[in-house]
Amino acid sequence: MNIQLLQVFLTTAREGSISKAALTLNYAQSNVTNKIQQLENDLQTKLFYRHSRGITLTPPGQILVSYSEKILHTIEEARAAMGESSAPSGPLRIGSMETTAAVWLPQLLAHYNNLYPNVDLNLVTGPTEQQIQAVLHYELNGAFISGPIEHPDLVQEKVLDEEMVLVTSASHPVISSIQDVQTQTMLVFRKGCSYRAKLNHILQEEGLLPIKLMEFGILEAIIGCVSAGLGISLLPRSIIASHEKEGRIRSHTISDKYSFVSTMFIRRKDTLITPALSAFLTHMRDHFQIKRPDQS
DNA sequence: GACAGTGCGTACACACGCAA
DNA sequence: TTGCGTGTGTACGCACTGTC
Repeated sequence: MNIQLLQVFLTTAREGSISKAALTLNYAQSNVTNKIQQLENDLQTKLFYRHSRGITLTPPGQILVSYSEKILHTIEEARAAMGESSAPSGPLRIGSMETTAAVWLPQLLAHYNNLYPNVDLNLVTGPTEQQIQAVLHYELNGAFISGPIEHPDLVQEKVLDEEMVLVTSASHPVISSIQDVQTQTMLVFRKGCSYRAKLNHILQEEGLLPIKLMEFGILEAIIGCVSAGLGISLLPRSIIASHEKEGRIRSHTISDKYSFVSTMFIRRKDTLITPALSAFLTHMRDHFQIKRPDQS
């Protein structure tokens, strides 16, 4: 077994096809077949089920994917650690919920980018569950999510608390309790969004029947449709404040026991703190005025 | 320097199964 | 039935390394 075999194996597993892996790797397809077979012979086990429409990972193959990711990531880290100077540079991939990215991050990222122009900073937005999986699979250096969460492989820092409010069209009458919204259509982000999970939690706690849901991919679409009276939504007050000022929508305070969610920054416990990530963490803590985890 | 062995990669032919 | 997409097997060339 060697690094190249693991790279070929991992690419094939991710593509779900030897042909696609060969294209991705710029190898001949039969060469990929040979390398997979070498690995299978070496490990004395089948890594893929072969069938006419492609290949599927076997249980041992699934286990090897996990190890391959760790091994290749560690090698990448070692290369980065050997090659990097103390000045922050190189790639830095940060994930974020769309709401956080829209309100809290622009200033932070712009300032960081000005300070460290040699860092290749990438922001990836998506729901909380997607961000967690991306961090766990080493696709992101860290991510802003709604939490707190518990996972043995992750460390987290609280960044800020957000007040959640119900949002309706500007002409909507005052909502005095969560029961008032039971018959309305709720506009939510796609599955995996923590605000959607929060709404489900509230409904369960209140013993209410599931509300009719309408899924959206972007924040602006939700706000636009709420404004038009299509339905209502549950969003952080910080997100909708400017829209409410413009008179497009109206916010309604909900019970204290439901109204706050924490935004956390997560990263893998075993991830290498590169100069770029270290600078980002310092910058983020300054920006949100939070203490380091090791400070009391 | 010449030769043999080895590893890596490509080209090609082939078999198989699915969908039109 | 045919075309297409898939994986497999084999022959071959090239580069590198070790031995004489």
